[in-house]
Amino acid sequence: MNLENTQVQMRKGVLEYCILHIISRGEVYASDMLEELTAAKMIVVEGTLYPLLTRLKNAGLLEYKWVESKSGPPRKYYTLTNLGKNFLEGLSNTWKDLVLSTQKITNNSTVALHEKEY
Amino acid sequence: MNLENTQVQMRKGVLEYCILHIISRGEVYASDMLEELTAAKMIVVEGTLYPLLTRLKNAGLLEYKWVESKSGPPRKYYTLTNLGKNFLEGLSNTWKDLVLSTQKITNNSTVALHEKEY
DNA sequence: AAAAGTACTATGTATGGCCAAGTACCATAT
DNA sequence: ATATGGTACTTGGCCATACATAGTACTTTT
Repeated sequence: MNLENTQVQMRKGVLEYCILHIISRGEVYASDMLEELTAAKMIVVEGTLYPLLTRLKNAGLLEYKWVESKSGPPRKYYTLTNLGKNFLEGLSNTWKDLVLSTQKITNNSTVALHEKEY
Repeated sequence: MNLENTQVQMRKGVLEYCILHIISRGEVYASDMLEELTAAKMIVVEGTLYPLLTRLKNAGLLEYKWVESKSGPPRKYYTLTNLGKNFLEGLSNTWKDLVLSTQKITNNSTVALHEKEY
C-alpha cells in the first residue's frame, strides 16, 4: 500500500487509451510511442508496451507492416483498423466519464448526504 | 477486449482515491459510500467496496467505530487516520498528474514528433 | 570477428476489482 | 414464538493487466 503502487493501478486501462490515441495520429513504431509516453510522464517500460501492442493487435484493433530501417533491425509500424478506431471512440467516452465521476466526488464538499440515523 | 472490461481497468486505483476522499469529509459507513459512488456513476458493488475498506484499514489509513442503528445491525463508521490524510494528499497529486499526462497525449494533434527515418 | 545497439519476445509475479455465496443480526409479520 | 425479509458485513476464487527480468535476432561499428 504505497503511492508508487497506486500510480501503477491508476494507469491501468488508461495506457491502452493513450496508445491507441497515439497510433490514431499516424504510423508509429514502439520506440516512437515510448518516447512520447515518457515525455508526457506517463512512465512506461518496454516490458509493458510490447505485450500491450501484441494484445491490441490480436484483438484486431491494430495492424502493422514491417519497414526496413537504416539504423538497426526492421520495425513494426502500427496503424489502427476500423475496429480500432471505433474502440478508441468508446475508450474516449469511458475516460471522460471517469474524470467527471471523480471530479464529482472530489469536489463535493458537503459534509453529509442525508440525516444520519443513529 | 471489450469496453466494459476497460472501464473496470481504468477504475483501478481511482476508486481508492474516491473512497478516501469521501471519508475525509466526515464519518460514513459503507452504504453511504455506495450511495454516493453510484450517484456519481462510479459504479461499484459491495464485493468491491468492503474488501477495499478492509485493506485500507489494515494499512492504517482508516479506523472505524461501531455504531448502533435503529433499523438493522450495527454499522462501521469510518474516519481517516493521520496516515490516511497524508496518503490522500499523495493520491490527489497522482490523480492530477495522470489526468494531465493523458490530456497531453490525447490533445496532441501533431502528426509526427520528428522526421521519420525509413 | 567482436562488441554495442536496436527491436522485439517470453515467462512469471503481484495487485486489485469483481462475482458469488455465505454469515450474522435486526425488525416486522404471522 | 417462529418465520420472513432486509441490512451490514465477510470470504474465497477468478481474471485482466502492468511490471520485472531474461532472452532472441538482427544490424552497424570497431
